[in-house]
Amino acid sequence: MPDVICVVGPTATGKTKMGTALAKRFDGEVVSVDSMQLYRGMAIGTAAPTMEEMEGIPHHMIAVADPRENWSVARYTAEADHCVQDILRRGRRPVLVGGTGLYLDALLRGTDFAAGSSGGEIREALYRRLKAEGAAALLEELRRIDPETAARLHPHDEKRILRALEIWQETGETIAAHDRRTQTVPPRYEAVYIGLTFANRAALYRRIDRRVDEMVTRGLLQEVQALLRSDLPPDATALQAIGYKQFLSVERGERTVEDAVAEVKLRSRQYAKRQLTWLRRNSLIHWIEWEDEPNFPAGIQKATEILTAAGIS
RNA sequence: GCCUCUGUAGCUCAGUUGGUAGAGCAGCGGACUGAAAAUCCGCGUGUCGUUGGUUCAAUUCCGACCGGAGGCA
Repeated sequence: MPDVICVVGPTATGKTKMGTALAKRFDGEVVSVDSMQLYRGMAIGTAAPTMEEMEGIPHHMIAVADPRENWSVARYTAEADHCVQDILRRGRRPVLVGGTGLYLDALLRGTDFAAGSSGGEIREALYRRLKAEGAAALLEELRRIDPETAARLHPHDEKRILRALEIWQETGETIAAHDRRTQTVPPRYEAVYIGLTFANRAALYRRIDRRVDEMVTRGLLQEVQALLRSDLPPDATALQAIGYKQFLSVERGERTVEDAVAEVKLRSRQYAKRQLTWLRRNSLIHWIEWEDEPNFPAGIQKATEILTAAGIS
């Protein structure tokens, strides 16, 4: 018997609407699985559901973090798991809705992130060494302690080389050993996946472009300005979100709105493509394909049939 | 109307002292275990504007024509 419903898919495919509809139908509550909707004050640019869109269904893990804080998969899964457990305890159905593939997988699998911390002095020191000595030197060091991971990582993949060394220094366990250990842990939740996508890539891209225009109309620039007033450090994770970094330079007078809008559209399309790459390898997903536009009545009907057949009621 | 420059991959452009061409970006595919809306990797055939000519051979040289930019009138 499955525990949770998951609604996945690239950006702008209608996950929000599908999620609330299914929560309504199956006595559920929505848990957002999105690395950026997490932060407060970013509703427009992250296309977080509005009060109206929530239709009275409780939504969790949206606007729960201060944008000055830098969250991580570990922090997210810890908090989100509380929500899921609480929903189950109350006899309702968790509906996990979102586009951050890593977060969803980690939450469902129950990946153990307990060992060590992250982003502290050890990372700072490693980062300084990276700049001073270069990635090749760090990779060579990694090769001595964890040849398996060193062989797997591309020499240019600085972020992962750094993290592999960080784990080792924090915990005394190699990342290879850590991964192997967590993979033997049985998944925490059994999920039924509904995947939303478009039959044609061009239709998806048109929809993304249109939605970016709507964000601008709804006040993306003002949202970015308000965010900046809260003293965000320039390297804040929240500012890595597509839309925000581009409009930041508009605010600074470094580029025109038109130019920023064009780039936001471009980055969003590329992001959607990466999301598809992530999702494609998950053979458990039941895909619903839109033609030119989403057909929600038909889609919700189909999703309901899939979920019922999977034993969810 | 005349003169000069220009026309090469979806876009911006490089190049071939004549032997059919290559970068960046876009696009497509892939990876991903504490930054993930992040980060990293792989993939380059296109009537070299059209049409004549010279040549064993023209995208490259010459002519005409058709686009585009600038200048002179």
